[in-house]
This record gives sequence, structure tokens and C-alpha cells, in this order.
Amino acid sequence: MALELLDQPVECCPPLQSAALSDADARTLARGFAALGDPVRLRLLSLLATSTDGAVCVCDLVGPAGRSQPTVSHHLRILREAGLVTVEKRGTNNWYAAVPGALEALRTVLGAPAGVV
Amino acid sequence: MALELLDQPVECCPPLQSAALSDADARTLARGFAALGDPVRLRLLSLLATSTDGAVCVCDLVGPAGRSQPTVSHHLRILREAGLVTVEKRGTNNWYAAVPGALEALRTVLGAPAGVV
DNA sequence: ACACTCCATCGACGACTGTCAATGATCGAG
DNA sequence: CTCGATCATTGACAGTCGTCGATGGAGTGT
Repeated sequence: MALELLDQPVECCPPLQSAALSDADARTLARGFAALGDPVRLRLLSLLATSTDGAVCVCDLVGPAGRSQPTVSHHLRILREAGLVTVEKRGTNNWYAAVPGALEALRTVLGAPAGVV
Repeated sequence: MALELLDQPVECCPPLQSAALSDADARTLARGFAALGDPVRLRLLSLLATSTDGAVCVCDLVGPAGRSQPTVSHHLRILREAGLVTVEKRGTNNWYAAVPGALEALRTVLGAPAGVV
């Protein structure tokens, strides 16, 4: 496993158009984008982001994801390690929620927020 | 190879928070984000986006990328097939340029552009 | 015609990824 | 305490990815 369990959310780096990326920044950002580079994980993140109360338990994700429970758990782990989601234990269930700041950070890297040169 | 050479840029899909992703949308978006999920490709894209005249020839990318010429060519191909960059032949050289619209499309998926509900 | 530069493709190899069945750990209910 | 439910972890396997050396094709200059 190449993952060293860094829980820092992706909120490190300058926008892509402003300057050449450092090696460290490129690696951190790549991990974030790689976490989005799978259809199942995008679906999971979409389910979390669109949930009314902001959090969904795993048992309600397995069905829509169309994958086995261990596979869903695996994808959630990757999203968690990329800082894109958080987990909270409530009794027997684990409730996952999207981290808005992390998505916004990645969005910032992809371009200027508005009319910046 | 799982790539079927679709040259359509990534400009297909609704923002992540607005609705659950369809399977097709998730696959297309995942390909776009996966193209960003590698440090070398992020670096290449950064070099293209920060170039003054908007385009860079491959010979000027190999050095900063820190990889062999075939490897750089391979990564540029992936970026091209994801619709994130374009290539133009000028004499012996191939000049690559970032596609601003593609980056903006992915940025839109990551969140509402402004004051959208 | 010839040599040289630039770049894409091929072939190969190790490493990583996505997937599932099986197992283990934790918690609530009875 | 025991049973059942929820979820993470393990082990295994096929497939994909990142990388490089070698090769090939196209264009330029002499």
C-alpha cells in the first residue's frame, strides 16, 4: 500500500494557471483528483453531496453504488484518505459526509474563481 | 487499452451537488479526473497553462517533467484523449496547449460557480 | 539523397487498482 | 451474555497504469 494515511484535506496548492507546480503539491493534488477518477467514487460523492441531511450511512450507499459492501468500504476509505469525506460513528452505523472545503480547494486549482487574468 | 479515443471534451455533466450522477456521466467525468490524477500530468498541464504564448512543444516539456520522452508522450496522449489539451504540428515540432473550457467544465462539476442553490 | 531532429508507437516489466468472498471487530437488542 | 446487524479488514486475482529502451515515421537542412 502506498497510502500513508495523511488526513490533511486537499487545500494546499495554487491554481494551475498561476505557476508551475512543485513536486509535493503535484503529488498531493494528484491524490485528490485520483480519488475522483473512479465512477463509483464519483457516484458515492454525489450521493453524499445531494443528501438532504448531509450525511448517509454505508448501508444506504451499497445499493445505489451497485458494488459489494467491502468494495464500497474500500472506495469510502480512499475518499476519506484524500480528505474529501468524513465519517462519524452513530451507534452501529457509520455516517459519511462530503467535505465542501476539499471540493472547493480542488475547484480552485482548476481555474480562477472569476475574472482573474 | 480501454480508451476508445473519444475526443469530446469533458463538458457533459451536472454539478456534483445538484443530482445523483448517471452511470454514463460518472464514467465520462471519472476519465477526466483520472487524467488529472497523476503528478506528472498535473505538472505538464501546469506548464501548458502558465506558458506565455499558450503552447509548448514537447521538447520543452521533457526536461521539466523529469521523465523520458516516451513517458511524456504517453501522458500527453492521455491528456489529449481526455480533451484537456490540444496538439498542433508546426514543422517538426508538436505544440501542446491546454483547453480552458475542459478545465472549467470539470471545475463546474466540483461545485456551484457562484450563488447557485 | 543523406543525415539529423522531433515525436509517437511498440514491447516489456513491476507496481498499483478494483473487485469479491471470507473473516473480524464493534455495537445494540433481547 | 448471546445473537444479529453494521461495517472494516484481509487475501486473492485479473486488469490497468507508469515507466523505460528500442524502433519507426515524418519533417528539416545540407
